[in-house]
Amino acid sequence: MITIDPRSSTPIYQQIVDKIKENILRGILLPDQKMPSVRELARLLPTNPNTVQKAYRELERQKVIYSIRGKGSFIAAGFKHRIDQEKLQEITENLKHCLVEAHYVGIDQNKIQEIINQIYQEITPIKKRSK
Amino acid sequence: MITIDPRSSTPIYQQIVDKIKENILRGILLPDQKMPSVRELARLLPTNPNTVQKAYRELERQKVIYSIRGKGSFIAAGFKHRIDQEKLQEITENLKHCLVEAHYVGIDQNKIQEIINQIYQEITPIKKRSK
Amino acid sequence: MITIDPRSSTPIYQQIVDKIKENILRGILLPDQKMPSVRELARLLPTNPNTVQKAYRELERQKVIYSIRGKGSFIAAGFKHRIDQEKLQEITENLKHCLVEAHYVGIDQNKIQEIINQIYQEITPIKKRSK
Amino acid sequence: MITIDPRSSTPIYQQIVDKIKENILRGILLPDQKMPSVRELARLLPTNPNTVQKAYRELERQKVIYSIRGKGSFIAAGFKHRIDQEKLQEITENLKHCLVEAHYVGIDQNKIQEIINQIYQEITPIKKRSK
DNA sequence: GTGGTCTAGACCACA
DNA sequence: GTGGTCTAGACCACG
Repeated sequence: MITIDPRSSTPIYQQIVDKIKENILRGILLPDQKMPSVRELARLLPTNPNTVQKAYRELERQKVIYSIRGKGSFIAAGFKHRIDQEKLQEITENLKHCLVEAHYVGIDQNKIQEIINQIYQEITPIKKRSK
Repeated sequence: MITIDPRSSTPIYQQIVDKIKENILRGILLPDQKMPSVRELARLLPTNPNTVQKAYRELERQKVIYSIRGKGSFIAAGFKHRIDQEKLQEITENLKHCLVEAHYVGIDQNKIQEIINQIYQEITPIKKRSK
Repeated sequence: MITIDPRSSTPIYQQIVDKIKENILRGILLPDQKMPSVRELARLLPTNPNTVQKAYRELERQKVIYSIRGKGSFIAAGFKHRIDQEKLQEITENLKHCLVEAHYVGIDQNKIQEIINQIYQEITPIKKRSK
Repeated sequence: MITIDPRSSTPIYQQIVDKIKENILRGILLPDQKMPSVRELARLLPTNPNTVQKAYRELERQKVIYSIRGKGSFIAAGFKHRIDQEKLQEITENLKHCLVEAHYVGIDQNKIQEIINQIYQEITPIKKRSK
């Protein structure tokens, strides 16, 4: 369900965070569903428990999951986010970086649009629920 | 013309690379135009010459600029890049990361579209040139 | 009467201890009154009997309650504690932590005073009894 | 300047976070001042660099400090905080816990008031600056 | 069993 | 030199 690329330049813990958020958006991970334990996920990936722990801690800080000591970690329900101006700025910067890079290797706006639409299809669950 | 944010998490040399490529796309830097010398740019930003050096090396590696011994560095002409499959993969991953993050802070697809269009306006030169 | 939050970072057994002491201060639990049995309270909360057991042990250690074999646990009478220097130190540290945190999120001294007064109103029983 | 108590039940990294925030409020650490490096502070306390790193990471997340790779960590300027409702709730809970504990060991409201005033004297810098 | 903390030691990218 | 990441292995409190 979650796979990581140990050769990627993006840190493993970051990849874990990303993949889990993606799976939630896709509707694969549902609210209050139990996550694999730190040790279990570490064994599956495989990676070090500390690395998974770091990812889980980050996810908890972002209120994507919540942890109960002795019980495990669970998907948080209802993410009601106010739009954070700083976060918006950061995303815009990152998007610009992507588009400049793409433009530079000869990927034009149409191709980009195509890719974006495809991503949105992936991360939108089939049964659309009203927010 | 180029401004960098030393507090940003993206490395300074990377910021320099990005900004120069962006300026080329915008038509502000033109083919065969002379770049400022390493020391000069380092003094302007301001940053460490080693950092600028690293940025220039990276730009040269990507064939965005070329160097002539004893003369300086110049903008390369005609970016005719075939689409590199690995690069495409990387950009797609990065785009997905952006969109997931955006989705999570409550930025919907329409808003994203708006931002992307704005970016394209920025990075497209006024006098459109055929490649 | 007692509610616990299983998602809180403070351990459940600690929450139970706190709530019981609070209820005693409020005059809701009276001296020599019988406490619910471990199993009963565990069923009510709901939580694990082991957790309630741990809370009761802690309360007994602090002489807040006393147990009679085969009868149950009861609220201790007259909390006449001399001021323990270590405990005082601990409370002072904890208070400082609270005030620093408060200061940092923009809660000023007046607001803090207001909150403290409100708490004292809550934990003071209506019929004031001389100790 | 910073001392930690390795026997305390509060984690070392948390103690570091607290002490640094306290020192900032006291006016001992000033905006844009350089912090000791991760390794240096670890050597001074003494503790493990990873523990200090964890503290610094947390401080950076809270925007109390900012880090520049290759340069070091620095005190952030101007903490303009909106009052977070959840944080307020957490602080109130924690304060209540303190007051109940205090009440229980025989520290009355007057004594508490005295302690609080003393803490406020400590954490308020001599030259009061308008926020 | 669970998550939380800490240590020791390593490697990397960056300035 | 700096901070950032990762591994291996340990101990603890909690439920």
